[in-house]
Amino acid sequence: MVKRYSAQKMMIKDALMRLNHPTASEVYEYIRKSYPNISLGTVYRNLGLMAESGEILRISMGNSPDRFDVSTNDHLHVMCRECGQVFDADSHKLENMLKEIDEFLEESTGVHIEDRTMYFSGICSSCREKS
Amino acid sequence: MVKRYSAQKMMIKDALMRLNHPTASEVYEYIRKSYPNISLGTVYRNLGLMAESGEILRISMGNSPDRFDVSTNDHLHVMCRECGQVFDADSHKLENMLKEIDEFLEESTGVHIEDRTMYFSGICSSCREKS
DNA sequence: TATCAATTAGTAATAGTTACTATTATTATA
DNA sequence: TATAATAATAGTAACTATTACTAATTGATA
Repeated sequence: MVKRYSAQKMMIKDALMRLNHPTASEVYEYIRKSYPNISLGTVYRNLGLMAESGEILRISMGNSPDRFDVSTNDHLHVMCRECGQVFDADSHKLENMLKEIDEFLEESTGVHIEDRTMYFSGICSSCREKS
Repeated sequence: MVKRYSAQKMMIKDALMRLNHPTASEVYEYIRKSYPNISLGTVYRNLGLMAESGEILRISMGNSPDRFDVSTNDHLHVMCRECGQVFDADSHKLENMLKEIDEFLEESTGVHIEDRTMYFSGICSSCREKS
């Protein structure tokens, strides 16, 4: 199964870079403007493959649709519950704290932590100003 | 809208206490054994209402179905990715750390944090022993 | 007891996502 | 360059978790 870099795959990558943490269907709608034949299945499949290979990041928040992120370096996601916008926060400074949490959990549950998922929500500054 | 404590509601509460972090359909299947006419919609509705009133806790993890927890005190959830079991960890000792994270995020994103969702996954000790 | 509203069972509808299949590229090679 | 092998696609169907809807039922209350 040799990777073939199809035009669709490149369009998806391009959309990811232009859009801010888009969902699969946002990517789909974006590409459809210039290439109406793109298939939603193709978008899902490629996003899934890229996420699995570590090329991009999948952000799963509660029951809302998954979002995808081109930058894979360590950062946390904060979502505004008013406008839905997603903000990044560099988690480098929190690294030690996060490790401590992992250790605490391993000790109290016996589970060897391999993955942590954390996201935050609240009201962003511009939404606060509006009200 | 006066709360009526229907038999169904009590069965759901009972199931929650007997099962360990069950999903809505696990609750449904459990009740169905003794009361086959229970409706899945009723289970969902009551779980939703109880979660909203703070009587129980809703645990949303990634794309897997929501789970529910009778104990509403501050704790974190750790899921074994091998057997799916969910473990609780008292997060009281982490409170200061979590507050620090909130403050850091507010500063760097401008979002006033109102809710944090975090869960962890790894391999539990009994699954580690098996391999 | 009659009335009125909360709750239910059962079903339909929805959203997000994955699976399937026949067709269309793309690469390797004879 | 023509051909064979196969990765990837478009389009559609299917699936899962969940919510919405509606008519019937239940239970409290005047």
